[in-house]
Amino acid sequence: MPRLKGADRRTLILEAAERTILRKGLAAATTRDVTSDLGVAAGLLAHYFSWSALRAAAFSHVIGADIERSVTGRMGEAPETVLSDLVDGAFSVEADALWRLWLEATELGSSDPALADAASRGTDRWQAGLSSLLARGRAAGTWACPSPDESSWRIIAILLGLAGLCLIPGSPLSRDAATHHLRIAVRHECGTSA
Amino acid sequence: MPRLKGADRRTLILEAAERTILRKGLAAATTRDVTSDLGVAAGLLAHYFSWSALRAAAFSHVIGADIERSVTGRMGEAPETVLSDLVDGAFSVEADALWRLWLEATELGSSDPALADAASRGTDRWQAGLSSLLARGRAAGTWACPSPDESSWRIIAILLGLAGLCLIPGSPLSRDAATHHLRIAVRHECGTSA
DNA sequence: GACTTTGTTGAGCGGTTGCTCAATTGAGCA
DNA sequence: TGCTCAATTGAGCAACCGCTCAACAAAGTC
Repeated sequence: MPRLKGADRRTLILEAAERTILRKGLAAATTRDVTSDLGVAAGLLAHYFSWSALRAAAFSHVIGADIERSVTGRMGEAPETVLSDLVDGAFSVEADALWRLWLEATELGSSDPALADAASRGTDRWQAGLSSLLARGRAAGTWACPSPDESSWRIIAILLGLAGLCLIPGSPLSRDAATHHLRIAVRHECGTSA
Repeated sequence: MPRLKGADRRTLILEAAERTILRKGLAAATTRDVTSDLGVAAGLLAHYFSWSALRAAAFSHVIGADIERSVTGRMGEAPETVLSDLVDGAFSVEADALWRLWLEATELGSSDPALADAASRGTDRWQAGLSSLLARGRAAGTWACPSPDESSWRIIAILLGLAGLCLIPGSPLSRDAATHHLRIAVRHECGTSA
């Protein structure tokens, strides 16, 4: 309810949208969820954003922050440490919401161009980060990995695939099993270690 | 509009539902889509099915038929032929609708127990079929493959993951690239060939 | 042919959604 | 203090959804 300058209100709404999609998912989240999170009238959101644009921006921001936290922002650390942490935390409970966003963005992207664009750009950033991580490890002699650019695509694919299998209620694949499979796939791509 | 015995009407509705979800996807399909496909009043559907149950049954039937067509029903053929066809056709245009169903079932499963159950059972059938295919190939000496049961999970995961990447409009990954990555992943799992 | 049974109709209910817009509020300024 | 105008409100619109239900129509039975 406090009165704010336009730009500040925009960022507050964006942050509320990020919380909302993390809690309810991209498909189930509504404009009213966001405004009630802020304690603000329903009409205010449409004054600053279209729902389609806001939702895509929130998705982009959330996954961008996660890529930064887990890969891009750790360029100074040993590649094997970064990759190992990535594998260990991939299917933790806290990661569920993020995987859900990825899967939903893929699906909703077919009817929401803004979301499709955000998913496409996010994937590119992710792949680029992972690829340079693998290249660093190869350069350091930590592991073989003839083609970091290709390996990163396969690792992303198996991450997304295993995550989807884990997200099915009454899941046919446990988190531990998924982590195990991911570790082996990564070993296939990196030659040794991980 | 012709008058039918209950059981016949049920199968007609189920078939129409299958066509509908293949055309529009699980999330976008509506009960009215199905009844108008049959040229029948909207109220008739609810007389035979709940939408949740019908949608899950249609999904289960569609993917069951595909697993039968591509794996389970080809138990008499050479394992390498079956696997090779699987890889070649995985990301064809015709397969798009099926992959979309898998991804949507995963997502909608979190709010639709019937769909979650169908996805879970479908995954199990798929994994069992693929696992026995790999086991047959190993027994025939076609390829190494120390653990068909584990390899089948990883192949399914990378199939789902690559399919999701291909489905994003303005896709960051082309069909050919996806097929290439799948082929290499399968080679990793099977040792030689494929 | 009268009567029951059952498949079928379609208007409409109750609920949800993103978004509109006239009215209201309050901060900034003369 | 009074004026201005952007920020905010919230009832409500239009569209969509699955599903209900009283009414109708066609077999089946005697």
